[in-house]
Amino acid sequence: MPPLSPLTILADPAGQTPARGRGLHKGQQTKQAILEAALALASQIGLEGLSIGALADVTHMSKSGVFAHFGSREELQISVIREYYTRFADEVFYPAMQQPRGLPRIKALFDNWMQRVAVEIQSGCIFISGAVEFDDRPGPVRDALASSVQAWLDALYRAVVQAKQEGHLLQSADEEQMAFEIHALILALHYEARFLQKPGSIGRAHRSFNNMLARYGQAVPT
Amino acid sequence: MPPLSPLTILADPAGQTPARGRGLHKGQQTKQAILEAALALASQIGLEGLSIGALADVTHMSKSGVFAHFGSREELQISVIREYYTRFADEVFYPAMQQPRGLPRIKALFDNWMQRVAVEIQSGCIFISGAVEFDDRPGPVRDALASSVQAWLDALYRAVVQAKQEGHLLQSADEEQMAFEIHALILALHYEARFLQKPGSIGRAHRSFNNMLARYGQAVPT
DNA sequence: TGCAAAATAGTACGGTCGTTCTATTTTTTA
DNA sequence: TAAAAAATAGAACGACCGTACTATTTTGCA
Repeated sequence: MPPLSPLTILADPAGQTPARGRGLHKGQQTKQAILEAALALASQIGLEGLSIGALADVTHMSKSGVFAHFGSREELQISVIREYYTRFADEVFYPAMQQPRGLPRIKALFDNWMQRVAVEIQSGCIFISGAVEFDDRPGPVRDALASSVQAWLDALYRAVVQAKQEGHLLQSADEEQMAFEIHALILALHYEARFLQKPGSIGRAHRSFNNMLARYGQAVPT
Repeated sequence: MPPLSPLTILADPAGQTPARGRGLHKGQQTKQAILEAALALASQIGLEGLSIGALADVTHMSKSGVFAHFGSREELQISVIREYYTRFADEVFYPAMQQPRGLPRIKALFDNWMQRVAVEIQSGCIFISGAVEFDDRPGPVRDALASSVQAWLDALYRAVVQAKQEGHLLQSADEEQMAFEIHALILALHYEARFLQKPGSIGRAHRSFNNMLARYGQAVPT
């Protein structure tokens, strides 16, 4: 499934042994449906706000019925993170890998990211809300969250490094700095648009990004 | 108390009538002590995580004793926001107002802000965690939070506008853009340092800011 | 110093939470 | 189609939550 480059950090233990190798049980379907609902719920009210009772209501199941699929709330939260991560990679990362190395790929990464964030202004972003919720709460949930985000930021950083190698960036360009600033733009966009509901935020973020390319980039602005 | 420029948006209704004009009752003292503990607690676990029971434990009081001072959890949360806002203004905004208009004041605002964030990498920031918690939860708490943040961002924006008026910035400099990018740096610093625990984040943010000044600023970089 | 008022404690209620245990239903397989 | 296994439901638990109500203690003023 992953066409290029490894963005697969998180293993899905359940996926390895699909019901002892026989056919895929009916339970796997409902588990996926629950996960879908959980993802939507967690995006809105956060991973901490995600409750099994609310999830049971939405999916028209009993609390214990939902619970049985995960064994614990923590495992549910981790499953949600995995699901979010997968979709994020499929939507933002892998499509951009189709673009040639260098500036085109960076642009694609940012554009895809922006497109997703534009939606998340309404729905919410688990990588951002989760970061705040698990700031200082060590444990497997925080680990899953942090390693997911880090894997994505590493991929972004690699793209910047490659762009410099391709000669698309100035010799003086600092790759870490540039990756940091791209991340910063996304965070500020999310904050100002979703929380402060400030209009024009998307355009502002795009403008900053273009200015940044002009600043870091070699003459040819494609 | 506020020496310069109005950053006072939030009124403190209790402060207006200090116990019907007579002396200040003993209860006001303990209320302030509770607020202090609440501020520390909310910074760490968030405004939503702030519980009256936990607060009672910390302050060695009964739940009802704590409760009586605020009348509701919501009012407690709003009081915490007011307290945080006041301290933020006293620590970041007002000292910077001592600097002359233009670049020096912008630098002071950013430096003070950075200094505070450097501490908040450990303790947490209510303006950031609260934004995530009250994203899509309308009500008085969200309003208090949003107006506080907006008042501060407006002050930052005014400083940028003044800097351009003073001729410290390029004619082509976009004030909104610059303010947006400053905010972005702070958010990214908080995210990468507090959640991802990435070393060197403070230096990275400072470097980005200096680059930004060189980009927007008129020749003389002071 | 005594009395009213303010401050604090104690208790209880209804609600939600995650989780456990047991029953029942549905699905899969032999 | 019958037996085995998996999936789901139901009820109950202990814990914590915010809040209301009622004592009790402490404070401040005449």
